[in-house]
Amino acid sequence: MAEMKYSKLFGKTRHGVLRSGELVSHQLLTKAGYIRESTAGRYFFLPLGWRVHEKIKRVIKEEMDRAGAQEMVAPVLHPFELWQETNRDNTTGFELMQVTDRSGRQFALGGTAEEMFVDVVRRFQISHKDLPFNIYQFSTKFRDELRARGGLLRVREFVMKDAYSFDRDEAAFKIEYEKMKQTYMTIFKRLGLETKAVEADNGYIGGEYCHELVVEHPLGESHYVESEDGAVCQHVDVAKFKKEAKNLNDDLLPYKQVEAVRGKTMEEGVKLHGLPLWQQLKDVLYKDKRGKLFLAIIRGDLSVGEAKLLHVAKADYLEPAEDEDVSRIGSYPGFISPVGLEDKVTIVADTSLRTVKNMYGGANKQNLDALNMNIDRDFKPHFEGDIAQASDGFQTEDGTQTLKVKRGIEVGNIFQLGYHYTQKMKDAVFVDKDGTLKPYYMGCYGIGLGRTMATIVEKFHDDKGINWPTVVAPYQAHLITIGNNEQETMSHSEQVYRQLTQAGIEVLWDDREESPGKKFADADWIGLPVRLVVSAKTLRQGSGQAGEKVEWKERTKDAAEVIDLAEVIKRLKTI
RNA sequence: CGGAGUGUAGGUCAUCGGUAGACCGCUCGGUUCGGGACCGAGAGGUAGAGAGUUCAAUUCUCUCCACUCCGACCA
Repeated sequence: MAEMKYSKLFGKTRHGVLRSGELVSHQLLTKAGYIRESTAGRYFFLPLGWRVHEKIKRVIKEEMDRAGAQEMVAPVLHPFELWQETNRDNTTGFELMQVTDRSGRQFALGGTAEEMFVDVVRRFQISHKDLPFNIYQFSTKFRDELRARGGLLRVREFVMKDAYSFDRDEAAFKIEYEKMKQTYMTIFKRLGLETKAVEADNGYIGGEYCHELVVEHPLGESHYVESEDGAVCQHVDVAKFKKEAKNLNDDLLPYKQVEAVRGKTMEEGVKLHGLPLWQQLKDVLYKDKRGKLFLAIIRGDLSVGEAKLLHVAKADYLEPAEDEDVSRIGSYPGFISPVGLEDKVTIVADTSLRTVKNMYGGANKQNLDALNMNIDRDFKPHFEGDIAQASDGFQTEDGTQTLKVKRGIEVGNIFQLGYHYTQKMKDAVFVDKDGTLKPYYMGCYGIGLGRTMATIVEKFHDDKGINWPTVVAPYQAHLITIGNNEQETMSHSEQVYRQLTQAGIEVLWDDREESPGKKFADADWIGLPVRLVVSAKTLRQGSGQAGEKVEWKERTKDAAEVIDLAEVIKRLKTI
């Protein structure tokens, strides 16, 4: 239905104060009658909110279809065996929500649907001639988030558009991946959002690389670094940077131990020895689910990035160890050293240890430090790689630019999956030209609709309320009648309303008997692109013919003008 | 899951060992009508649930539940 009387609309604006500390988008969407919270992280989308949601959906669908993808839908309850098949039934950090039916059959409430889409594909006989294809759905996803927050930004239940591509090989996939990246950029651009493709970590989804589509925002949860020219744009989890050589021209000095009465912090070490922070050896102890210990060692002025550490240590879960664990390996908190611990822990060294000589730090005993520690000579790591976290002001790998840390909201994500799923799941194969069976090379692509909606509000609002971009506005025009007590203005409004409707314009008519001030305030909150007013004033400006003159005001502008209804319709048809 | 906190009317909050109030909102009547109008009348609460202490519990204690914030975690 393209038109609506505000008096009949379910979900009115809510006046009064809301709990403080909420995000602007959450406040405005709640106050203006778009959403209502059910339980933590689960929301009702009210009629107004659902219209916006559906409009976002339409844009996504148009662009996905244009890119050759095909919409379908999979069951929400996923047979649990599928998740066991890919070993994701007990992946750490991703608690699956489960349900059991009367006969005891177990299902997972899907938080993502790679297995389901592979499963449907393998039910068909597919040849290389059928490839490539990309199938997608809009469906409710369940995430057992430890903590929902930020209104619609991080929820436990939400509609996601998830797409899955099936290709013959990596080369073919890369074309699809690039096409999806462009499609996503286009989708968000149409929605009014400027996005950046940020290289990120695949996490439990698997695969080797992925990009987050991020909208820069000071409260976003994605932290990424960007170079001045924008050529480098990486999530801090994976961001690479230059580790400049420090004192590589120094001679190797003999290892020795000295008494060191100090506290446990790095700063106290610097003070005691009078040596630079970067020459200090930083040791961070981690443990996995089974209690196996990993010692991450890195140059003192850098910090360990846990996502990178997982990759280098080939672990799938690590958490900081406790002081008891430190004692267990015969060391002392604040005085850990890799020297002599090779047999007790898995040592993971950052490549930065190659940029410095004669390092100092603890010696595994309280108040005992070691001087002139050197990699290879004094300790040998089991793994060595880049485990350092990028930080503001660091240099790009080639040393030509400075990196800046930024925050953003991740509205979409595209993943290379490769053979990650098709090798684990049997029969996920097609018949190639030479008649042999080969696994699909996959990718997957997601967009959270509610989060996108909230992000749009974050970007498009002022102190008076929301200001929807035309494409997603629930209605195009907000018609206000001033003077409900007068027969003339009411009948005039009714006619304007009818004519707009007949012209196919989506119009919300505030026909209530409320004060003008309240109607204006509500209109600003709701945030439709154009506000139309019919009143005694506009009536007087016409020649007395009903439905002739209407006041026109755009939400983003201060000026209002009184124009012919025909002109109103003409303008609304072209915005 | 660790730390902190909150649960009283539809919303925001007050009160207090003797079973509850304000403001906003809502309903009705009247007056208003170009930036959240005014007057009058009215409806609305088993004080999150359970247990305990007490002559008496919304108030004190305990347990549970829900929610918020910080952390951890996380397309």
